[in-house]
Amino acid sequence: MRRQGVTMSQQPAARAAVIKDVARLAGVSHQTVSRVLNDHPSVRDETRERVLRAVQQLNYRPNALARGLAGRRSRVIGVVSFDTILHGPAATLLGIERAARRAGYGISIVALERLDRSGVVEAVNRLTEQSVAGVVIIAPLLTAAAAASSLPTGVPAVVVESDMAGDLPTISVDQVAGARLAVDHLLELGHETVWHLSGPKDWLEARDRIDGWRMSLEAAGRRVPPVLAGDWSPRSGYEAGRELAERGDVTAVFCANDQQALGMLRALHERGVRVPEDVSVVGFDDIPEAAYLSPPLTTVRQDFDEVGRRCLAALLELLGVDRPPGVPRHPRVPPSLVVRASSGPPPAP
Amino acid sequence: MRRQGVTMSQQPAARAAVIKDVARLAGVSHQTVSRVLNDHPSVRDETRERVLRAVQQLNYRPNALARGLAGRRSRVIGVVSFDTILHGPAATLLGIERAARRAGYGISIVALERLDRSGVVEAVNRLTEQSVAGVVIIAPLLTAAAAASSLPTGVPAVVVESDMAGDLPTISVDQVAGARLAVDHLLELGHETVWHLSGPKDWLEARDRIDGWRMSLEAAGRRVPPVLAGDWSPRSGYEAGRELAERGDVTAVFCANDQQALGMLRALHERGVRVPEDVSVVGFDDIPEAAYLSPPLTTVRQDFDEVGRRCLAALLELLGVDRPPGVPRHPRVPPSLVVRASSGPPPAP
DNA sequence: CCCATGAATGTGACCGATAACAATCCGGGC
DNA sequence: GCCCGGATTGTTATCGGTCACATTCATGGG
Repeated sequence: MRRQGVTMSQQPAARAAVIKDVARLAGVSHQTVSRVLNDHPSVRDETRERVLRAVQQLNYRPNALARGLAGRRSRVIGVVSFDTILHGPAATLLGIERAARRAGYGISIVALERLDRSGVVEAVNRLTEQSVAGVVIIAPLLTAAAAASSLPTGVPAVVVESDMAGDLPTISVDQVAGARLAVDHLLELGHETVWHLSGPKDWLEARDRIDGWRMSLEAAGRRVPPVLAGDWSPRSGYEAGRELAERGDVTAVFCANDQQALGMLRALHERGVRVPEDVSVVGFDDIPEAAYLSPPLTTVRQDFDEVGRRCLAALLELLGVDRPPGVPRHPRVPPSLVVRASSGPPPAP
Repeated sequence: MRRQGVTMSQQPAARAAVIKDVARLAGVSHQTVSRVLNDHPSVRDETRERVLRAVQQLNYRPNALARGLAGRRSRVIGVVSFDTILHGPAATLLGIERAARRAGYGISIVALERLDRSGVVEAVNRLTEQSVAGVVIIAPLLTAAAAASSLPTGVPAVVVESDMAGDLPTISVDQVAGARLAVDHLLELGHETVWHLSGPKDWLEARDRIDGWRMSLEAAGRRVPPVLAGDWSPRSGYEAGRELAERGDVTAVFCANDQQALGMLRALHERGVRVPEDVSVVGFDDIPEAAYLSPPLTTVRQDFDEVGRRCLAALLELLGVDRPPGVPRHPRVPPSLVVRASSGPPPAP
C-alpha cells in the first residue's frame, strides 16, 4: 500500500511519467504508445498525434533500462579506451562519441590502466554486463589486439588502431602511408637518408611507422640507419635529440609522434643545431601545439573524426543496422602531410 | 514454446546464465541468490558458498539493466564533458573514470559541442534516460554553470570547475591560489610587476586566474597592467608574445595555460627576446610537454586525479552511499608550483 | 511446555518497456 | 449478404532482476 494523501491531489515530488501515464492521457493502450515511439507503420495518424501530444505534455522520456531489458537491444555502445591523456586516443574517443551521438547511441567507457589480455577481457565483460549493443576497443598495443581477438564471440566488436585483431573488423589510420608521406617528403627535399625515432615497440602504430619509414628508404635505394627507440614522451625525444646532435652526419629525422619531435627540437636547439638549416624534423599527429613550436613542425595529420565515423559505421553494420550514408567502408583512413617550417633542404656539404 | 531440440542436450549458442539458472544449480530460490549477490547479512555461510560456487561454475554475471530497473538504482554515473581534446578536461574525465571504477561504478559520457544552456540540459536528459545514478558535469563555462543550476531537481549532480552552480556541490582546483602561486613566484624573483595573458573570459577558470593574478599584484602594491585576452590556443599566445616583444618594459608574463605559454615562447624566441634572461614566462596546467619546451616551462600543476576522487566522493554522498575513506570533503583542490627554467630574476636595469 | 522472537529462506508482485498473439473494424469480391 | 484479409488496437506474457511479505525453523524466557 502506497503512502497516498487522502485529500491531497498532488504528489510532492512528481516522479517522471512512464508509458502508462502517456497511454492513459492519450486514451489508448500502452502498446499503442510503444508503437508510436518506435515508428510502427500501422497507427492511425490521428492516434499518433494524440499520443505525441500526450508525450509532449507529460515531458515523457522512455526508460532506456526497461527498453533494453524488454527489447534485448540497447542504444549504448561501450568503448574500451587506453591512455586518453595522449592526443590520439583522446581524439579517437571524441570522434567515436560524436559519431555515436549522431546515430542516436550513448557511450559507456572503461579506461584501462594497463593494456594486457585480462584487462581487456575484464573491461569488455564490465560493458556486456551493462548490455551494451556493441563495443569499440581502442587497442593500440599488441597485447590488447591479441586480447580482442580472444573475446567471447557474440559480442559485436570493432577494433581501432590494430590490424591483428583476428576476424574482428578493424579501423585505423594508415600508419604506413603516413610514415611514407613524411619520409618521401624529406627525400624529395634532397636528404640522403632519414633517421627515425620510433614509438614504443609494443605499439602497433609504432611498428607500422617503422615499416613505412623503412619501405620508403628501401624503395629509394637509400641506406637505412638504425632505429632510435622512444616511448612517445617528449623526454625520449629530447634524449634522442642529444644523441643525434653528437653525430655530424644526420640531416633529417622522422619522429613517430609530435611530442617526441618537440623534445628533439629542444635538444637540437640546446646544442646549437639549427632546424631546418642543419637538420630537418618531421613529426606525426599534428597536435594543436605543432604549428607553434620553434620552428613550426612539419607533421602528418590523422583524421580521428573519420576514424570514429568508420568505427561506428562498421559496428552498426555488425548490429544489423543500416550504415550511416556517406561513410566509406575502407578500414584504412588516409593521413595527410602538413608542411611547416621544420623541414627543408639539407645543408650544402 | 522454445525451440528446443528433443534429443540435443546442448544449445548451439549458450545464452548467458541468469539468476534462475544459478538458483536451480545451487538448489535455492532466486531470492537467496540475490541476497548473496548483495551481501545481505542473513544467509547461512554454507548456503552462500553453495551459491557462489554455482555463480562461478556458470560464469554468471548479473544483468545491470534488470538490476537498475528493479532496484531503481544503477551503478553507472553520467559525465557531461566538454572539449576533451584540451588537457584539463581530458585529465579530469580520466580521473573521474578511475575513481568511479574503484567505487564499482561505470561511466557514461555525453560530450558537448557547444556549452550552452539547452545543450547541458539535453545532455543530462539523455543521461537520466539511461537511469544513471547521478551525473558529473564538467562545466568550465559560465553558461554551463548557469545551466547546471537550472537542472531539474531530483538528479544527483556534482559540478566540476565552476563555483556558480547554485546549490549543487562543486569541486574544482583552486584557480585563484594557483594564479597567486605563479605571480608571487615572479614577484619574489624581483619583478616589478607581472603581465597576464588570460584565457577566454567566459571560462570560469580564466576568470579565477585573472582574479588571483590581480589579487597578488594588489597585495604587493604593484601596478596592474592591462589583461591580454587569449583563447587557450598556442596561436593566441603567439600573438600576445609578438605584442609584448614590441614593448620594452615587460619582464614577466603569467600565461593562463601552457599552450598559450608555448605560443608565447615561440613569439619571443622569434623576436630575439631571451627567456628567462629578458622575460620570464610562467604557464598553467603542467602538460606533459611543459618540461621539454625551450626553455622548460615553469608552471602550475593541477591534480586532476584528486579532482576526480573528490567529485566521486561528493556524488556518492549525495547518493547516500558511504564516501570512500581518505578523500577530503573540501571542494577546492590545491595546485602546486613547478619551477623550471622559464622563470628567473629580471634583467639588471 | 508454550509462545514470542529473530534468523534463514521462499513466494509473488513489480520495475517499465517490447513481443506475441488475439480481437476488432473496415472495405472488397463472390 | 457473407466471408476474407489487411489495418488498427488491445491483452497478456516476458525480459532479469529487487522488494515486500509470508513462511519455516531454532532458540530462549516465563
